[in-house]
Amino acid sequence: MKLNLEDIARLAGVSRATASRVINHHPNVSAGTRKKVLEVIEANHYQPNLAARMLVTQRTQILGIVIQFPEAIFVSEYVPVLLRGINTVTNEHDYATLMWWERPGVEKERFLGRILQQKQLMDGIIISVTAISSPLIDSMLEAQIPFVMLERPTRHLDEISYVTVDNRHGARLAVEHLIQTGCSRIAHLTGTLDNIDGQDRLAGYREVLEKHGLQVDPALIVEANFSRRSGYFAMKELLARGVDFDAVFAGNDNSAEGALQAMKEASISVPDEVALVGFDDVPTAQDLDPQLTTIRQPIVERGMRATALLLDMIAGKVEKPQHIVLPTQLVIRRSTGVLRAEERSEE
Amino acid sequence: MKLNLEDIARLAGVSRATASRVINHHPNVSAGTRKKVLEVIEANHYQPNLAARMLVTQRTQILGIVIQFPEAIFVSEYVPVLLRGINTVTNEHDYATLMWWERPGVEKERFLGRILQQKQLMDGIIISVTAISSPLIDSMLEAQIPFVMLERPTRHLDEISYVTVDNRHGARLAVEHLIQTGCSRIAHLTGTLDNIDGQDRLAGYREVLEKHGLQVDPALIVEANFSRRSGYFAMKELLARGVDFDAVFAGNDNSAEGALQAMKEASISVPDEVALVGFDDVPTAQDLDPQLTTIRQPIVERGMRATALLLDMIAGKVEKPQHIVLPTQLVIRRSTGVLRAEERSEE
DNA sequence: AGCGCTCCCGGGAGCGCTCCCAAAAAAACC
DNA sequence: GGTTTTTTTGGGAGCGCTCCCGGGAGCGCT
Repeated sequence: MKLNLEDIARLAGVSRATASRVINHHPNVSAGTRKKVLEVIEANHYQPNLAARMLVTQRTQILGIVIQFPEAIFVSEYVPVLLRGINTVTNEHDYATLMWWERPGVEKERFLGRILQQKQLMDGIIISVTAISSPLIDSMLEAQIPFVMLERPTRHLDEISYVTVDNRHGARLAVEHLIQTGCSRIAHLTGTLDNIDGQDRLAGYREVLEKHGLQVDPALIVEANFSRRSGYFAMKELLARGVDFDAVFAGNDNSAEGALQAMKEASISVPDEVALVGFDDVPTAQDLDPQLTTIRQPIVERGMRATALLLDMIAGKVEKPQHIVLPTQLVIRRSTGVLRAEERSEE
Repeated sequence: MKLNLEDIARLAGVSRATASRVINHHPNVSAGTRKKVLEVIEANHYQPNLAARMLVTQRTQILGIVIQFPEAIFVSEYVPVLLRGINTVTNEHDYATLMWWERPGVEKERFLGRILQQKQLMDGIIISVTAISSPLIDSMLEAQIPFVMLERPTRHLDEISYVTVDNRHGARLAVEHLIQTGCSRIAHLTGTLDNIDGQDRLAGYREVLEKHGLQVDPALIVEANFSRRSGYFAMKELLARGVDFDAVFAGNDNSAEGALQAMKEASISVPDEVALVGFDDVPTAQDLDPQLTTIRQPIVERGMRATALLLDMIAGKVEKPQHIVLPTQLVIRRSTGVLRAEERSEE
C-alpha cells in the first residue's frame, strides 16, 4: 500500500527521474510538471524511502553525538544547553541525531565497538569527552569519519577539528576580577582535572596569582569535578582545612552552586565574607541567591559552531582541520559584592 | 577500496548468498565454508552495508526516544537513569537510539513534522511526555509505528502500550508512613500537574488523608513541577503562607531536595521539626543530609521493560497492547526521623 | 544399484532510489 | 525558416544486500 517513487511518477505522468528531480529541488524542471508532481506527492502523503536514498547517496543525514560524561555532569545544565545548540543546527539541515552517551569506565570497549559498528549510520560525529586521552579519538581518526571535538584534544592537534572556549582567559578574568575587588586569599575548586577545560581553568587561576605576586597556596585548591555535589563537598573540605580565604573561584557554575550551599550551611555570607565566581553562565546562575558572578562561555554557540563546522566538513567545504576558540567574558553579579541590588545589570 | 559482500564471497570462493548466510547466522552452512568466510571477513574488516540491509529487510535497528521535558526536568537525575535502563536493552540487541528531545512549547509542529519525516529510520519509539495530551500520540497511532509510552496515557488506553509505576500507591505509602510517625499536618509539593504521574501522586495523597479523616487543606498544597528549583520555591511559598505543618511529601526527590534547602535556609530542622518524603529514590537521595526517605520506583527497570516490550512488539511477538505497572516501595531513611543513625538500613 | 531425503549452495530477482547520458522539446539566434 | 543553444525529460544502470527457489551433493535405506 506504500507508494514508491515509481508510483508517484506514474500518477503524475512523468518519469521516475523527473519525480526525483522535483523531490530533490533540482532546477531543471518546468513549473508545470513540478506542480503536478508535488500535487501527487501531497495527495498520497508520499515520503521517499530513506534507506534507498542512503544506499545510493552514501549519506545518512544523521549526525552522531558522543558524550563521555559521568552522570553527575550529564545532569548539569551544560549538557541540555549544548544539545539545544547542536539541535538548532541539525534541525535546520534536516539532520537527525544519534546519541551515544557513555559513562566513563563502563564497558569501554563494547561502547567503542558499537560506535564503530554503526559508524556507517552517521555522516559525522560530534564528540565531547571529559577524559583527555580516549581511545575513541584514535579510532575515529583511523575510521576516517568526519568528526569535531568539543574540547581541545591533547594529541593529533593538527588532524582534529575542535570548537572550544577560551577557558584560560576566562579563568584569568575571574581571578583578576576577584583581585580587583580586594580579595587576596582566593581559593579554587577545580573542575575535572583529567579534562582539558578543567586544567585550563586551573592554569589561568595560577597564572593570575603569580602575575600579581600572590603565592599559589595548595591548601586553597580543592579538587572537584564540575558537579554540584562535588562543589558542595569540596567547599566542606576547604572549610575543614581551616585555612583563611576571602574568595572562591569554582570550576563551573554547578560546583559554585554546591559551594554556595555549603557556605550557607556554615553561615558564611556571600558576598560579604567570601566572594564567589563560577564559570559557564548557565541559566540558573542568575537564579541563585545571591546571583552568581561568572564567566560566560557561549554554550549554545559552542554546539552550533561545532555542528556547522561538521556539516561543512561533510560537505567537503573544509580542507584542513579547523580550530575554533570562542571568547569568554566576565559577567558581574551579586556574588562578588560589586553591585548593589539596584545596580544589577540586566541581560 | 571498501569491500562489499560480493568481494567477500569471491575471496572466500563462495556465492554471495552463502556469505550472507554466514553473516546472518543461518544454520545451513557447513562448518568449513563458514570458517572460510569468517576468515575473509575478519581479514578485510568487512562490515555489511547497513543501508542496503535496511532497504531489503525494512528494519533499521534503530529505536527512537522522544522526550518531551522542559530543561529543568531534563537535568534531573531521572532522565539519565532512565536512559541507562533503555540503553542496557538496546545495546544487548544491537540497536542504536535516535534521540528526540523536545522542550515543550518550542516549535511544536516542526518537531512533530521532523519525527514523522524520519519515522522510517526507527523500528519503534519510546515516548516520555510530561504533558498529558500531546498531538504526538495521535500522530504515532496514525503513523502505525510501534511505540511504548513511559506514562499512562489518558486516551486510547486500549490501543497504547505503556510501562509506568504505581504512583498512586507510592503516594499512599508515603503519606501513610508520615501519619504513622505521628504527623498530621502534611503538606504536599506537587509534581507537574499536567503530567499523569504528578496527578496520581496528588490523588494518592488526598486519598490517604481522607481515609484517615484528616481534611485536605488547600493551604498545604503547593504546585511545583518536579524540578529542584520548583521545590525550593514551593517550600518558600509554603513558609510564606504561615500555615502550620509537620511533614512534607514532595512530588519527587528533586523537589524534595529543593525543599530541604529552603528549610535549611529557614533554619527548620529535618526531621526534628518537619518530616520529609520524596519520590523516585534517585541515587542522590541517599547523599542528602539528612538522607531522604522516599518512594522507590524502579527507574532503570521502567526503561528496560519499556524497551524490551517495544522490541517484542517490533518482532511481532505482542498481539495486543500491554499495560505494565511496576511496583513502588517505601524506603525509610533519616528525613522522616524514624531511624536513629545507628539503625540506618543498608541498601 | 536405486530411491528418497536432508543438507548446502548458487543464480537471480528485487528492495527504492539517484544520477549519468542521450534524446526530445523549447527557446534563441542569425 | 533553419540552425544552434538551452532547457526539460526519460531510459537504464547500479548502489549492496536478502531471500526465494531450484539444483546438486551426500547419506542411509531397501
